[in-house]
Amino acid sequence: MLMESVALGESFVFVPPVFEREGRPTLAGLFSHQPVEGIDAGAALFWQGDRAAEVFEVTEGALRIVRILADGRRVITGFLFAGDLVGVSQRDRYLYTAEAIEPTCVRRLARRRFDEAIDKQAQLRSQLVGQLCDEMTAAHEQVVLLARKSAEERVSSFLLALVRRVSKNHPSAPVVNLPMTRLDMADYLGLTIETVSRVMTRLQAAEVISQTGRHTVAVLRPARLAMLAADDEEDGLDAAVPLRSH
Amino acid sequence: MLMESVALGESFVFVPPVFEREGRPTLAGLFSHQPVEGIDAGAALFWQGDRAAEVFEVTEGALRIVRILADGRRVITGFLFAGDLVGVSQRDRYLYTAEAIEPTCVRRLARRRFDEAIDKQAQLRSQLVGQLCDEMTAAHEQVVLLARKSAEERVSSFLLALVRRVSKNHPSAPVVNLPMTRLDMADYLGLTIETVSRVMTRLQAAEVISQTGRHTVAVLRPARLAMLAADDEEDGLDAAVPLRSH
DNA sequence: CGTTAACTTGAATTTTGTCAATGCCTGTGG
DNA sequence: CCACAGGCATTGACAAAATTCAAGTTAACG
Repeated sequence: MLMESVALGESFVFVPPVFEREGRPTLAGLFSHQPVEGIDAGAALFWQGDRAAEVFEVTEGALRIVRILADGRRVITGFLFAGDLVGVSQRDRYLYTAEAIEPTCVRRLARRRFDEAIDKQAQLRSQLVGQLCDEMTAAHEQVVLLARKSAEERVSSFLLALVRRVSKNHPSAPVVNLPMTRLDMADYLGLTIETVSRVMTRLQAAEVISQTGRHTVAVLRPARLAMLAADDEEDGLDAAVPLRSH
Repeated sequence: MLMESVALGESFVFVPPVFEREGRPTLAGLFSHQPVEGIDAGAALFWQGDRAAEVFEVTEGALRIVRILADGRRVITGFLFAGDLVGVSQRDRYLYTAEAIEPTCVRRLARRRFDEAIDKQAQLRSQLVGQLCDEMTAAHEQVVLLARKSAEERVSSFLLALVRRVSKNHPSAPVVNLPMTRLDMADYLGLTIETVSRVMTRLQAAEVISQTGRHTVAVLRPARLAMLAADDEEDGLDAAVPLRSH
């Protein structure tokens, strides 16, 4: 039911300054009159090197942001979920490929329109700056993770970020969905699939998580996970004792 | 002569929309009437956690952007040189500490003023967005480096970036100044001082660079350096053969 | 010119990656 | 609805890369 939703119903409309229900304009609101498009799992929304002529809003599903080096090495610089915007920080050309990791829906908006709308409304401008600053913050966090964290800390940080993402809505029930493969996780965390797999196994053995199927993880001890993640924000003052291997 | 230049000469003036010589407003132009302050080598411009109430322009010298994990591990997420702006992408609080790595001069501007000026002028706005996008691009590049590049590629990429920085002005004469210590380089590249040192030695043995003093490097073979850096942008199509150790 | 921090070098160790084999979901087709 | 195939994940043994620990050197600064 996701797949056949390309350009359904609603016709394309010129986008005037769009206001959300309460009358406050939002970046996401700019997309609200755009038709929803479906993207098959594995398909690309755009490719590294394409003219960055459009921005997108994810309405359902998940994307991975991929960069490929000349010799084939792959890096995932981020994952995007429902509600996230894609391509806002791209100027002339996209510097990365955006691929669906599961059946995904997006709304599309010409960058020209996006820029025009922002130019007209101060409130949208400050939101744009906020969006860019948030992206920067996430990128910095990833730099810290890759520069100085161990495999165990990287995987824990990743799971913790996903927990926090869902916890915003459901304060309890720390069950996390992992739509991406182990390879995606590895390329995001600067590790190999084998190392990711081993750490997941150890986290399970330590009863920090419980893997129920490949794409679902229950977080049994979020506080311990936060310690293992070597998370700055955490008020868990003590350093975590790493898990034993055997 | 750098040290005693705190708040010299020029008095503080209210900053109206400031225009550069040619009449086109620029972000850097906003700082042009601000007094220049000197910062001792090793001193901090601001600290991680401070209220982000000001933005800065580096007019001389160099800064390192530092993040410290709870257990003391240090990450440098960037270096800033003359002409660069500092703190633009910070919202409520600075997420990092900015320290001078040599005697450095900056101009300071209240964020309120910065935001006001930008709010008034569309040309500044697009420059701000451009600045933020450039920062994002750099951060992504660093993520790629840290996620998937070898020690040799990391150091080569770093030197190459510095070469390109100076080459903008002097198209020839690839002599690079390294004001930072090996520890700074290591914390920026996600390596240890020893590894950085070993790679530098190997690059010298391979006659790719020539170390003349601790803080100066002559790049003898920039094209080879670019290959060793596994640089995407490079049209050097072939994969570089890594340097031999012995 | 001497002191000292910064850097280099070497050897041993650890962590992560590589290679290879096995096991297990998941989605397809009967 | 079940069986099966094939991709994905796990596990183990081994190798490689980078770190750690420990001396030595060197260059920068007073």
